[in-house]
Amino acid sequence: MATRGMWYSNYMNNAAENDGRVLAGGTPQRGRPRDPETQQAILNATFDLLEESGFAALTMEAVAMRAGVGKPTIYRRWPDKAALATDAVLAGCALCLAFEDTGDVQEDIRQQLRLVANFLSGKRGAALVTLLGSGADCPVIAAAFRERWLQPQRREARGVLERGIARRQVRPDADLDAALDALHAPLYFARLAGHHDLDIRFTDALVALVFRGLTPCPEAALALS
Amino acid sequence: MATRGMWYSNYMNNAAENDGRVLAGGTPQRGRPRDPETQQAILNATFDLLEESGFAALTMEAVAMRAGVGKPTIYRRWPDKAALATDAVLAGCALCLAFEDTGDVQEDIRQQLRLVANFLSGKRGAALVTLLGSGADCPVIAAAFRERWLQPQRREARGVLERGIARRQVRPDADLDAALDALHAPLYFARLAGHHDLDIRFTDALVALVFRGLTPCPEAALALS
Amino acid sequence: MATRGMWYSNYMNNAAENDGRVLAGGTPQRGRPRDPETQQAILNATFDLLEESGFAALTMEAVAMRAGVGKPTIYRRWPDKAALATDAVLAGCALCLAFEDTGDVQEDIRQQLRLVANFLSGKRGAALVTLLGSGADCPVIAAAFRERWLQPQRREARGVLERGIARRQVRPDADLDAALDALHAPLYFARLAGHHDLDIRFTDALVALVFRGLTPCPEAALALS
Amino acid sequence: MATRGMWYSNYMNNAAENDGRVLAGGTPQRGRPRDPETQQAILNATFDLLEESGFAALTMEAVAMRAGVGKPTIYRRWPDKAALATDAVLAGCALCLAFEDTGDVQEDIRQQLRLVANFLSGKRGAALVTLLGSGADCPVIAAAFRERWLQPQRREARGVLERGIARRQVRPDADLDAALDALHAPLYFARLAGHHDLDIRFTDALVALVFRGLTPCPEAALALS
DNA sequence: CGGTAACCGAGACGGTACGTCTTGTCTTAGG
DNA sequence: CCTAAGACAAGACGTACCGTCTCGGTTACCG
Repeated sequence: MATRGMWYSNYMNNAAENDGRVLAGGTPQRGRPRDPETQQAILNATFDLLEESGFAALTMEAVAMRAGVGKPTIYRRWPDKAALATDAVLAGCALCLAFEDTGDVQEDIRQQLRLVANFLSGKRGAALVTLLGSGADCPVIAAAFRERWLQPQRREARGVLERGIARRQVRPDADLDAALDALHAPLYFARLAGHHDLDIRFTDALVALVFRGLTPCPEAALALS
Repeated sequence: MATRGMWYSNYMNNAAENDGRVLAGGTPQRGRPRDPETQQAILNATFDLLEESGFAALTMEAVAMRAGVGKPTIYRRWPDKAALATDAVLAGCALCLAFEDTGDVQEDIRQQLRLVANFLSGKRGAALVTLLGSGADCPVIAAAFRERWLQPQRREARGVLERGIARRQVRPDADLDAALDALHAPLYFARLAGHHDLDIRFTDALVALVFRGLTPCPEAALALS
Repeated sequence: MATRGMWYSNYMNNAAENDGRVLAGGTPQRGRPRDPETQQAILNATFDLLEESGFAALTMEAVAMRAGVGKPTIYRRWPDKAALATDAVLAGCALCLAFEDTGDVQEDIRQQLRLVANFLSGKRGAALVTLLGSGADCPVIAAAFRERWLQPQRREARGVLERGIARRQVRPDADLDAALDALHAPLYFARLAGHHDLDIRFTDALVALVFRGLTPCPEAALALS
Repeated sequence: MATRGMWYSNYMNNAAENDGRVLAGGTPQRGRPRDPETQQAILNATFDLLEESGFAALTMEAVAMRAGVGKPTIYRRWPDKAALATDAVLAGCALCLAFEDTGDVQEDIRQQLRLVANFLSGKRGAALVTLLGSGADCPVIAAAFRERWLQPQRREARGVLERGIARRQVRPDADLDAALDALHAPLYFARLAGHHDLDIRFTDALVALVFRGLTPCPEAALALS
């Protein structure tokens, strides 16, 4: 999808990212272009450190050292630690959650939640969660998480639920926003608070509970048949 | 309630907390006793700073200055910043969420969620959320949040739901843990990600959705009647 | 001499320098006093580095490392590199040039110049000269050199010459300032420009030349006798 | 004078300085020749910055910016800051001190010293003195100062004194080196230490003092006449 | 007259040092 | 023994220059 790439990196859209020698605005390329390998080395180093020790312990100096890069090279590309961490996490997480259409909406959602839960349990999930946590103190990070991770995913999931309404598998008067929150929020929250493992039992129970509230009453349907 | 005080402060159980001059173990109280006002001044200062700028920006020096206290006085009582912040937040939030029993379980839960949402929207909620967020990087904080805030609350809420089963207002085979997560997690998550206001519409929609999955199917009951 | 200590250190006159517990101003001594060994370790490290590589290459970080001290500890005592270097050089050079009175003024001055030349040739002289050189760019350093090193020395030397006038060994209408400059400046200048060794031949030739201009004309005296 | 130009610039003797198209070595001139205006713009910018803020504060980036030039263009011509500053100062100071022959040696020297003092008091003098000062830390600079400024000047002044010996205005056994130092060093030293203005009173007093030591005793001559 | 080699500007690059800030420990004087 | 004040070692912060490099583009020679 052409639009997918638009939101996964705010700070990499610099002059040197262009393939051509002339920018859209017509400004000619001056000076030595930025090295794209450097860019990636910094992002990788940042991601690794985030995943190892979390956002609070992330140090620009450690990033520079691990990436084999000078500090000014980092600051030339990202204005601060939040922007760097945001890009490092979200650039790596952009495309990884695709959903298929099995025909059964509840099954689709169940698969989705399993995927998200599995993702959150892994290394990339650790980095994403530390980013979400630091969003409590930093509105910019919260906004990035919301707009570059959460909203795209909710749009996709919402599409599945709307498909379910069309197929009469979901009650047409259901509050889809509430359903999305009831389905997804517990995963992130459990990862933060640590009071649950993110296993299949947990996600499937959530799906079962919420879908009992979303579907037209089966016993009623049975009784009326 | 005697047990209530047990979990809201791990680090204040020091010698000077005793009223008498002799400790339980028989050790006589030596030297100048700790000033209880100092204790409270530190906690208040910490809480204010947390609520103003979040955990990441919290500075021991700023706490000391605002409390009018030397740094060693703080370190004598709490081992580090995490412990101090934990106590400052949780000591202030301990008693504030009491639930009443209206007879209608769904109404009870609705009132609970409104209370929690209202609490999270306020200043104390901001401090609590910054603590939760920093729990992503610091297992000690996450554990404190879990054990001193989350679990007690879940116990209380679970009691309500179990009451509901006894009163046949809730399906006896319902997964109460999943229900608790589906009800509470969206509040914290929305506060972190900022994609929702925590208003009555939101909480009531959540309660309606989840209870549709929790209750014995009303249409079925109607049809069978 | 009680006044000697007044000029050899501008920045060490801090609270912690006092022996008593109360400052002159009546302010009681609060907090941990500064460690005098730290003070000395910093000055020694600075002096060594100055003497090894000169003022331009002097690095606060290198000073901190060699002294085994944190950077803020240095900045707490001296406002900048110039002040530190000034103290490091001049504190170590304060008392080292004492002059004796042999009765023969020319001999006194000759001994003085030999002493100064010998001093400038050594390690402390190297540090002093790099300080003098950096005074070209930094008026504060130049002023310190002037007031804490040059002027006291000139006062002493001037006393010798005035003694010479009293003893009729020096012409009473001689321009003593010009003589002091003609005697001392060549030593510093030769050290800077490096066009001469500072050996006895050089200093003695200077003294002979200048004193030929300072003394009552011997041939005239001879002729008139 | 053909030899004059030999010492005032070590680093400008590059290929592009040649008028002909073929170098002495026979290497044909290839590629675009260096722009001589660029050369001069860099030297001018360097000189201005030196005179404004001294050698220590001189920045290659500031030079490049003020000259409207890229940094590599500078480094292509001069190996480092010291070489650049040396050329910038000494190229501009090469020809400015010519001495005339009035017949009276003392008068000649008096005029010389006045010229030098006046020169040192001005802007070019400031640049020269900052260079001399930085020579304390950098032997290359000291050597350049010595060989391209000091020695040529001493040669010229020495010639005047030797002329004086020939004319019996100076004692034939006088130590001319010592005299040159006694005459010139105080000017540079006073400019560095700042303990004197470089006015006519000062230079004339120096000349009077030293010449009293250089000349055959006038009273004796008078008495013997 | 078209190649081509060196020039030019701009600016990215890996570093080093700057002067400041915070951490958690320590050492005082005094209550 | 506690308290307030503050010194202390350590080390990260974000900035400024260093001297080198790599670009796109220019200029003048040489074949």
